[in-house]
Amino acid sequence: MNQLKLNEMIWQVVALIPKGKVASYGQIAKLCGYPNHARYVGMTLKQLPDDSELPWHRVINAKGEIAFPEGSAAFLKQKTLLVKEGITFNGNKIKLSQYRW
DNA sequence: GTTGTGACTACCA
DNA sequence: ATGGTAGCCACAA
Repeated sequence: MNQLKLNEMIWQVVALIPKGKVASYGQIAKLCGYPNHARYVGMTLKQLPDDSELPWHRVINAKGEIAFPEGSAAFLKQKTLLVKEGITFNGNKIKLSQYRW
């Protein structure tokens, strides 16, 4: 199962996130079998093309916030996508009830 | 082989 | 409660 490279596993795990839910980087890294690789998850997602089908917007940090600085284009894009998916925001933070899946 | 980097997390003051 | 600092480890050059 772990023959794949981390980025491929990350793609798989992120793709499994149900609509209307979000997961933290650490959570994803853990599911991949690498509890301490939260950072690498971000690196991998960053390398994804913008037209990827991967729901990278459902991936947030452990605080329940989007990892980008507020006002950033990617931030706004992600937030918009999440809202469309039914995620509710409390300012820049996502409601914790939707944090896990 | 070493060095630098990072869309993070946990801990401590 | 908040803010800052250190640690983590895979990948690219």
